[in-house]
Amino acid sequence: MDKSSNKANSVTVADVARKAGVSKATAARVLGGYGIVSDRVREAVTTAARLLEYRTNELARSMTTGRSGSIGVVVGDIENPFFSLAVRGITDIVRKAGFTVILINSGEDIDTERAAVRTLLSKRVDGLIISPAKDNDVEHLQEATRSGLPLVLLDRGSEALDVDTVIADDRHAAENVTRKLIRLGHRHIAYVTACDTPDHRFHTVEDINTGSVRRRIAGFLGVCAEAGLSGMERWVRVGAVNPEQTRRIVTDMLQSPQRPTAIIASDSMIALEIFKVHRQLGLSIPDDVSLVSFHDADWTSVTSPPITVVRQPVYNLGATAAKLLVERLNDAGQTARKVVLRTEVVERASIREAERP
Amino acid sequence: MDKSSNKANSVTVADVARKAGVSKATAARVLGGYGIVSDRVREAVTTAARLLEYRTNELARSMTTGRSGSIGVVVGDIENPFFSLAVRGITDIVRKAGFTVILINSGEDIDTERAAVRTLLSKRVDGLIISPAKDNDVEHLQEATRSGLPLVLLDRGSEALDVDTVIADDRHAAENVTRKLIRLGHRHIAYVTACDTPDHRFHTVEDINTGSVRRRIAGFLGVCAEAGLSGMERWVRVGAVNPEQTRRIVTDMLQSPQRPTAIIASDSMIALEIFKVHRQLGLSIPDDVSLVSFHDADWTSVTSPPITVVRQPVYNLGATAAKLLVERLNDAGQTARKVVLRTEVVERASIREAERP
DNA sequence: AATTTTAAAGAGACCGGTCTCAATGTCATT
DNA sequence: AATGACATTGAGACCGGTCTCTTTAAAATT
Repeated sequence: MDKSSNKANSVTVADVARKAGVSKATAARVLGGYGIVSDRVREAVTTAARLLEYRTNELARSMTTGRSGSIGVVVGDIENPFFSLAVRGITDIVRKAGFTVILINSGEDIDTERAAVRTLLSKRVDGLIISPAKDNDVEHLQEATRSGLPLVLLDRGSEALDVDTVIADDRHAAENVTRKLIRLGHRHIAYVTACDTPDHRFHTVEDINTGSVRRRIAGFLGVCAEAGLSGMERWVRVGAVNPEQTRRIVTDMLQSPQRPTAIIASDSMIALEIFKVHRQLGLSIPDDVSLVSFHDADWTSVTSPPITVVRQPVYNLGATAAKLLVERLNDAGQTARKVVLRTEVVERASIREAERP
Repeated sequence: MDKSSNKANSVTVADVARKAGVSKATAARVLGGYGIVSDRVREAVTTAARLLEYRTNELARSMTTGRSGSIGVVVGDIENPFFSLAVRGITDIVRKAGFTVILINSGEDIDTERAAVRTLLSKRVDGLIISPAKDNDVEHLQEATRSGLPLVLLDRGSEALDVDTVIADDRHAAENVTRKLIRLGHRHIAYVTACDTPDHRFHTVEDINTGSVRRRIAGFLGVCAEAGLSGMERWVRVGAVNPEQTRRIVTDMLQSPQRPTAIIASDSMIALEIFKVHRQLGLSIPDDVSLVSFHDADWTSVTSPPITVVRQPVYNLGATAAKLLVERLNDAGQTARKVVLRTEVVERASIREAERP
């Protein structure tokens, strides 16, 4: 009886076949929905299956067909509204196509990510959607594609990897935002990101190995240089990996003698902490410091002031990635496609002219 | 060559065995980590496996062992920060125990939920964590447990189902909050929830078949009755299933002659829309209307005014559910446990005394 | 040296589906 | 009536692991 609970009351095609008085092969044809069967037999098998409460063992089916019917999704952190929305996009599309999603959080840790891919490969997922933690460390992803597994990169690309990719036009967005701030007279503009470097300091763009963020910082620094602002690298702050770190970094920055007059937050969770720190320090947004954030999180419009943000098509990012994957699953022979989705700056009230000292 | 891409370069134990010059059974012992093997042979098999880039086919393994190593999670909507945080709790715990998560969104739709459970059953998940859309419609869940599948209910219980359950003390929280509002002089208190009824109107608590919400409304109405307020049923608004509906419902309510002086929002997404509608209508929180929300979403502390909320241990809700499941997976013989986690009211500034007319 | 014990390795069935190929039956064609 | 075409059904191999049972070899015992 212990065994019965373990293996469930597992009814197999053979059981159904026996009850219906046909061969296993025939029952399988009905149950599996393939091959040709007479109506009379189909009827018999169907009722037998119903009576026995037969339920296909997808594992067994996958074994022979070689398709597991599930796709692996690896994201940094499902708790981050950016990812949860993207995952929603993925699941919606993928489910319509008859697939199921195995979700793994990498915590933006490369080792965890590697383990995740390994696990997913072992589970024989039919495809992979992943938001790689580091785009210069993609050996595990190459290994996956090499073994013929369709792979789609989400939000972060990698030049080293010639696979389907869906990203936002981060560079363009960053340029836009930076230009806007400079036009308002800002010269001390900080960029705060969760990405980290070995020494927790920023030196050059190459230090950043998260594609989306690298593109943004490149855009930021590019426009600054264009405008004649040099050495803006010192305003880039890395390592805002969690609320505590973010608070520490932002507090330090705002209390230092050289305080920025504007801050660009790389995601909504960072923007939130920046907001909190300002309140705590008694600083006003936008009077003392202007704030722009990536990701139009739903709440950014209800703060006082509401926050100017870069609206990314997050749901669509996920949905598009899923579409590319499903297409490739149906037709493996295509060349890699790189999709860039447009962003949009939503002007609200968290930025204003810099005070002329 | 088409086939090679489909089935990957699938290296099997037999291949490894051949290369290592041992029998399939022996190679399997090494690769599977069971049985007894000599060091010399283990060495040989291991290197052969490495050379061939052997990767266990978990599907095949699951077939014989009967354990798939994955658990199914069905939530209303991963986009909802409540669920994404709970799912984070689940995945963290479950991964540590060596399981992987198959995530499905039900969209709070009972048919989708049924289909989800069916799918997961077919995939032979080892266990199920589910936040049932309707706790009076659990035939599919009973079916699952009947077939011996461990099941844990998350955030919503069902008397009809004697299984492990993790919920928050919603009733108590609602009573607390309601009492507080009444003490402040409020007599017109609205409760807005996403739960819906067939005619989109609220009549009695029995209309609500989402456990957590029913308990809250019961608490709300109970305290009202205690305080001598009768007919408060008319202040319960159902059907705030998405931002649009929420806006419609709240706008109607605030523009009606009998306007509430306080509103309890059943989740943070509803609270957000309420906030927006107020701004749009030029109403002040808390001067015109007091607002309390369930779920201490991270942004609720930065609005103006910051919102008084019921803090639920959301991450823990998920983590505890996962723990219960893992425990049961290791030892099936226990009786069903019902865990109730404590909530806490976080007083901020969105409520104040009702004006005495 | 003969016998018993034990460790290690091999053979092959099995899990529950799918799928190929052969066998049977039916009906139209000549 | 004989032949061929086509529709159904059956038998059994196979997927890639696990697991039981046997066999073989080496070590221990008497």
